[in-house]
Amino acid sequence: MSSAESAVETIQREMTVFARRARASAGRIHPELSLVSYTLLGHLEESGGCRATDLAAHYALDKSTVSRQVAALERAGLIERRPDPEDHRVQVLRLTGAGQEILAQVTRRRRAAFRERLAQWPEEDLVRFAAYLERYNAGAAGLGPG
Amino acid sequence: MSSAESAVETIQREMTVFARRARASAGRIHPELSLVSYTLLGHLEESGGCRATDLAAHYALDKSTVSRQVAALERAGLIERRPDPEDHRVQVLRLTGAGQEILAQVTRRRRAAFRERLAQWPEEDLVRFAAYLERYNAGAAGLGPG
DNA sequence: GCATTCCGGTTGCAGAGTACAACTCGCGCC
DNA sequence: GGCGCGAGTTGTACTCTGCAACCGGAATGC
Repeated sequence: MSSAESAVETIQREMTVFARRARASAGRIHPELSLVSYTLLGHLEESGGCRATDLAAHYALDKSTVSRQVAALERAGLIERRPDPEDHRVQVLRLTGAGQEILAQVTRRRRAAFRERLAQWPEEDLVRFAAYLERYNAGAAGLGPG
Repeated sequence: MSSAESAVETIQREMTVFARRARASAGRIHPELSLVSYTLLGHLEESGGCRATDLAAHYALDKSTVSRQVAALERAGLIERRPDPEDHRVQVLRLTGAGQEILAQVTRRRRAAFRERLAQWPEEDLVRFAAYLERYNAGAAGLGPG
């Protein structure tokens, strides 16, 4: 096996380990927000508001799943939906003030945990690692094993 | 926000995107094996056999969850358990021939998908990316957000 | 102008994965 | 022998998820 192949092997294995642990620790870091909810809120903030369908596409989730998650977030008062005047089928989702607040709180805790984890890393490596991940996810969004 | 902080932000965000997409695509890549099962089989191969508790610890899963997954894999004839002669509480899990075969098959498909995804990457970057992931997961196993 | 098709979203349903708690059984220590 | 500990199983309940069926608005065909 070439070193490239062995690297590919390692990447898939380690990505999986990461995913499992992330799921497990999400409850510790933000008990009030499920991992999915946190992720969706984050995407809404980053994108400055989008449609449920966009969320579904980005995270490779079924639209029904997103629909339910969104409904829960709305019930909790963390997001609001307003009908799109251009297209009456569409509902644009946006963070409410409360949503921004909770998200900021959780992000702080989450970032602290990450930073502790990455404390020993030289900044150069952090930046490069982040770039690799972005590059990986950017390629063929939604296709392939990741 | 320093560039290190922004990198940390990116790392957590992109890791989550990866995890979601991986979960979604697992069914396409190996319909006969759930993502969990595949992962557990992989760990058994890599470790050359271990206990259920080890699996639980490594993937931050509850022992009951692992117990059920293991039971299913045994029913499917992919692994076998043999009592540890040293300690009669312990059952050592090992891949069967069928298990090795299925795992190899799935790994081939999975690797092909990954390789396609990573085809444009220079080998040097692949190796470095893999190293980062290993380093990340190795630090404080089971703690923190990953 | 109307029919058809497409698209965004919701709801019913079923299945998988998971955790927690309570339990059994074997080990080790006193 | 008695007690606490660790490995594993089972009962239970809950969440996440996808699929299929559906509703209503938009776009396209004639």
